[in-house]
Amino acid sequence: MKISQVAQKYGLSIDTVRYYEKAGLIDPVAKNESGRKVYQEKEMRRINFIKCMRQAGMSIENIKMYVDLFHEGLDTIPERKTILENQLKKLMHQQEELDNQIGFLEDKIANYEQTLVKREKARKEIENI
Amino acid sequence: MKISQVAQKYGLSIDTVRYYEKAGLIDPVAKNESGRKVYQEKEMRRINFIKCMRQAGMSIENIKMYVDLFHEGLDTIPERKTILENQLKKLMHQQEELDNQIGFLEDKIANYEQTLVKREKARKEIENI
DNA sequence: ATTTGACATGGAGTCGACTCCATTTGATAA
DNA sequence: TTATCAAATGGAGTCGACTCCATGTCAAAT
Repeated sequence: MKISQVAQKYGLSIDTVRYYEKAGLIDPVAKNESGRKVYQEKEMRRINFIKCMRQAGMSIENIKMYVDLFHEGLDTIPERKTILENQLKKLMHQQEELDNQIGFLEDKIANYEQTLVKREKARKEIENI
Repeated sequence: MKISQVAQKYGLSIDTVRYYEKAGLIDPVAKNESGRKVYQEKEMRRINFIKCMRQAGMSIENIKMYVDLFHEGLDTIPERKTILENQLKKLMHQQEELDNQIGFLEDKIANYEQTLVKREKARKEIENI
């Protein structure tokens, strides 16, 4: 597959795909006779993984660490697991904060609701004079 | 109150407080004879509001819009409410995504767990030869 | 009298994750 | 054959929200 197709398939820009390679998240991609990169199954799976991790809020730096550990073989599984667990902790913390923030906004909106109702009532009373 | 105290009180840096004024989120703060800014009740409440909104993930730009509407008086209450409602929608969407991401990571971690258990079992079997 | 410290101001720098640009090259369509 | 395209590369630019820096001022401490 060529880069434009890969980008299309994973909903990334061509630049982003190249950027991931520059950043060392994807191993150097082999090229055909005319110098164009040809993405194989292996690269595709890697890109899919990166995409998932990015969606899970993991930084490029952390994905890089993870990928580097992956290269070192099976013995690094515990370390890789730790990276994932830390990310999970981060997300769960974010979830708590999000809940608070949602509560805060709901209150504030309810407050405005009240104010609007009161203003409307006041307006009607004036009309009734 | 002077700026250092305000920053302290709200857990912001002095630079951040100044930045909020530069950005128009706080009205120009009056100064004493020697040219130092003196923060009054009004500014404090505004800073507290900004802090809450930032925590609720609202952008500086949107807070600015909100503040500008506030200056225009009570008639803008519906518009202000809309801004809050949009922010709420955004947060609720983030919440959904976060839930998915957490599920994804949990699965991936469980997977590793499995792998580790299997490897351990295999190791023990070898020992038993 | 001078050093120290808090503050003011305008503008530059930072960070992460892209995104864009200029230039070059090879392949294909007209 | 020449124009058009897709792609490669290195490096610059972008964005938001700060954060830092140089310089200057004023007041209190030494």
